[in-house]
Formats: sequence, structure tokens, C-alpha cells
Amino acid sequence: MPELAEVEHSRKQWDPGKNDVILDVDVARPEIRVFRGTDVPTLRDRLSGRRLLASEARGKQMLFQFSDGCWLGLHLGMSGELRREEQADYTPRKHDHLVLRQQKRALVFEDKRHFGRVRLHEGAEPPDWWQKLAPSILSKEFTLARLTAFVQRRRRTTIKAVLLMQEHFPGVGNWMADEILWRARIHPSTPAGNLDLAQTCGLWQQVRWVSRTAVRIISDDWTYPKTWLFAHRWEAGGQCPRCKTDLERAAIGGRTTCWCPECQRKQDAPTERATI
DNA sequence: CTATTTGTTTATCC
DNA sequence: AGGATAAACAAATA
Repeated sequence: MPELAEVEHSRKQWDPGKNDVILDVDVARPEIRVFRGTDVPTLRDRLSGRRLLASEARGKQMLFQFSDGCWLGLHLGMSGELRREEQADYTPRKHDHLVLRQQKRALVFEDKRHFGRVRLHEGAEPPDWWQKLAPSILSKEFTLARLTAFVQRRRRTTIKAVLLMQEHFPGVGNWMADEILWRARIHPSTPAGNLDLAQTCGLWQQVRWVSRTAVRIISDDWTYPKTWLFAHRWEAGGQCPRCKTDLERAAIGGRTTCWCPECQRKQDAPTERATI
């Protein structure tokens, strides 16, 4: 279930391993997709003997820093998660693809569907791909002006698909996009260029609100409140938590999308742009 | 057996 | 050239 808040939650699971040495690295199936582009023998060799120093999540990406200029990049894909097992002799399960063993625990990367990614970087600085990631939605750089410009550039694309673009909305995934649009009362199939100023401003506020609140909620609760669309989007006969209208579902932007037909009315295109 | 899945990359078309 | 869209990837679940 890894979107912004779930990724941050996964990252924290390895925190108790900070400052401890990696004694051994288990990879049961080096050939699987999660290791694409990474040489597994090298990965095992470099991580072994290193201490875990720090970690950070940016959107759906995570970066773990180890001693002596060694970095581990992780992406959870559709079904990945990080866990901590408190026995040093933990026996890995079927989809535990990477297990970092420390004296008192094992740090585990699990991914049932193999869409995640593991990568190694060596150097004094973080890897290039990390430095190029878009600014966080919760940072000062995530301004209404930048959002407006991005939305205008993607004006022919449905707003649902635009919200899934990691180059501007890092961490937003399928359920977050639906939650944001439901709160901003925008129909998911609206072409991005059709949003008026008030809607764009509302979108900007809700993107930030959902991101901030999801991270806070998941750090202690793990469940989202019944007042969220999230709690109803997969229920059979699910209803809008605001107005109790039956929710609708359809593929929009290539993904199953859930919305309230009452709160999120389909709107006509703006009457006209400038004459030719 | 078929359809579905909380993500990204690649190919293809426009 | 750049943007939009569909397919591909893999495995579990219903």
C-alpha cells in the first residue's frame, strides 16, 4: 500500500538499526526484477561490514546511508514494505528479497509483486537520481504558482492522471489522488486545463492537506478515519462519507478511480478561450 | 479460468 | 519534439 505516508512509515521501521553494523546480507533470488540494474554480489559485498547511518524518504523513494560512502536506494512498487525482525536468526519468508542482518535484528525488504526496486550507490554524495527528485509537496518550493504552471502544461490530460505524475506530485498514488480530488470537489476526468482559479487553489490546498495529514495519522494510527474517502473506496456499495451518495468507479488515467458523483460534478469546459 | 491490484518504464501513436 | 496512452512487468487474491 505504499504511497507517501506508507513509504515514510516503512522507512522508520529500520530506524532501530541505526548505528549498528550489517553483519550479513541475504538475497535468496538475485535474478528477480527488484534488482534490475544492480549487481547483487557487489551489493552484498559493499553493505556487509557497514553501519547504517541515516535514512530519508522523498515521495515514494527512500535512501539509506551507510558508512564509508555507501547508499541503498529502495522503492516499494505496488506491494513492497520494510519490516524489522527482532530475532537475529530470522528465517526469511518467500518474498523477503533483501535481509540486512545485524547483531540484534534483521532489516527486511519484502515485495510480493516484484515491482519495487533496490539500488546501490557508492560515493561521498547521494546518487544523482536522488538529487534530481522533485521538491516535496510539503516544502516551501511547492507553490501555487508552480502547480498552476504544471497543470497548464498538462492541460489536455485528465486531472487524475496529472496528480499521479511523480515529477510534480512526489508520493501521490492512486488512493491519494482520489482523496484529494474528492476533497477539492473536482471530477477526476476533468482535463487539467479546464480548472478555474478557485479549483486550482483548492487542489493545491488539498494536495498539501492530504499529504500532511496522512503522514501524521499513519505514524500512530495506521488506519484512516471513516470521514475519508479512503475508508470507503473499496467497499462494495460504498457511499460518500460526506453526502451518502453511492460512489462511482471507472478507469481514468489508466487506473481504477473512485469518486462521488454528487460532490464531484462533471463540469463543462470553460466557455471560450481567446478568439483566433 | 478470469479479472483485479495502492507503480513505473517503455513503446507507440499523435 | 513533446505529450498522451496502452502495454508490460509479477504474483496473489477473489
